[in-house]
Amino acid sequence: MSDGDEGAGQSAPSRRKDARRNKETLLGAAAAVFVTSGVDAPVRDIAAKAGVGLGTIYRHFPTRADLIIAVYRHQVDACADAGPALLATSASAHAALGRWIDLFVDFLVTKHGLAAVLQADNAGSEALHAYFLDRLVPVCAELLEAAAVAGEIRPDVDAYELMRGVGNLCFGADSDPRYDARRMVELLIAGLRPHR
Amino acid sequence: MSDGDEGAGQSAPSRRKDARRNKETLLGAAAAVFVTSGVDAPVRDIAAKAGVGLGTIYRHFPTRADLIIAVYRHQVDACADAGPALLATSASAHAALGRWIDLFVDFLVTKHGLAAVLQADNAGSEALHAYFLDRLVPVCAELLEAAAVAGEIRPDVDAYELMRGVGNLCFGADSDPRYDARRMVELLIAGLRPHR
DNA sequence: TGCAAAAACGGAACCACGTTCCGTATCGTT
DNA sequence: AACGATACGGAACGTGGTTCCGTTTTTGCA
Repeated sequence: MSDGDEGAGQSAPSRRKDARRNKETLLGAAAAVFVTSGVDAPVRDIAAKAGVGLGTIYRHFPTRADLIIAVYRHQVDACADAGPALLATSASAHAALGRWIDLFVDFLVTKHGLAAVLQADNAGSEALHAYFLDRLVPVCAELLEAAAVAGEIRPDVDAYELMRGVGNLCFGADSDPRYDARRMVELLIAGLRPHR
Repeated sequence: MSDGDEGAGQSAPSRRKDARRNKETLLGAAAAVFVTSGVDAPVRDIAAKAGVGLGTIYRHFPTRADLIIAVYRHQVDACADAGPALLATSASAHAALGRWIDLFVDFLVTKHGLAAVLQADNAGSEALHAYFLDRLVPVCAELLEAAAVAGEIRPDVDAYELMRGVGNLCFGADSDPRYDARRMVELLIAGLRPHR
């Protein structure tokens, strides 16, 4: 664990020791603040929590979105990895798809405000958007393909589009007790089935 | 037309003439700016386009959201009114529902960025959110009810939830050629059908 | 061990936005 | 024409992301 973008090496030999320590501190503080104040907490709050200056944050994470990516990278990767596993262990491709989407939805819904930040038109969050997509769309495509060849869903569903749709459905899922994103996603997935 | 919130009277006799003229100018300018720059165009741009000071905008429309409401009130009302009409003229309640949702989606997708502003958690847009919901949810509920009694959809679908879901699916529908909100909404509506 | 260059740090400063405030201009009535 | 009520314009404020730069800390080398 620790750094996460210094390639395959053991612990980023090229950086100064305090810099590495600060990066860890920052990740921890950000994660904590995200939990309590949501993903769109002010950068200043995170700096304060970490006992660090603003400059330090921006040196390690060029943009807010990069910090968010760093915080959630592990979980996104875990979700991506779960795809093939589910496909191998589930009774049907359709079941695997459903379970995988559930995983994704749980992830998004749990992170206060994450879904909103995923929007493509949010300036500065292209990196975040891109990371999620790069990592998850291929997995989704694989599951869709499997379900499609099994004849369990319509054959013309695009993985990117579905991911965006599901992500969109998760907007504001917390902060509104009358809206249950999971139910809506369930309807969307139900709509995937072939026309009778 | 013209004022729109002065109750039933003819043309708001209580206001000064220049004030009324400015309100019209502002509505026109806002509509124009929304078309070219999207619904989240800066208030200053609208003031500039109207050749008016910021104070003037905020006197007529206490908040950005109020201005947006004023600009789109006619169209929201038209959509609301179309509900019963469609129910009366369509072959089935399900067909009426589908067509009405299409109307709603067209409206949202056409207005650059409107769907995003509809989010409940956008501070200051409660009024906008509330107006849309007050006006459209009852209509949607009526259509859902009709389709449900006809056995054409699941009986346990909540109108509010469905409207939010559809609204959510429309986020960023422009500005992303790879995402077709209409198709996703179609899937969602398809998912409404009873389990086989 | 001492020291200078390199690497990081902190946080003031900047920009963009929504919104508020208040001195000034205009209206409409007497 | 004059005066009070009504509106106006835009400077100023609060908040949030991001940049910049003078200062501090670390590290490689003598």
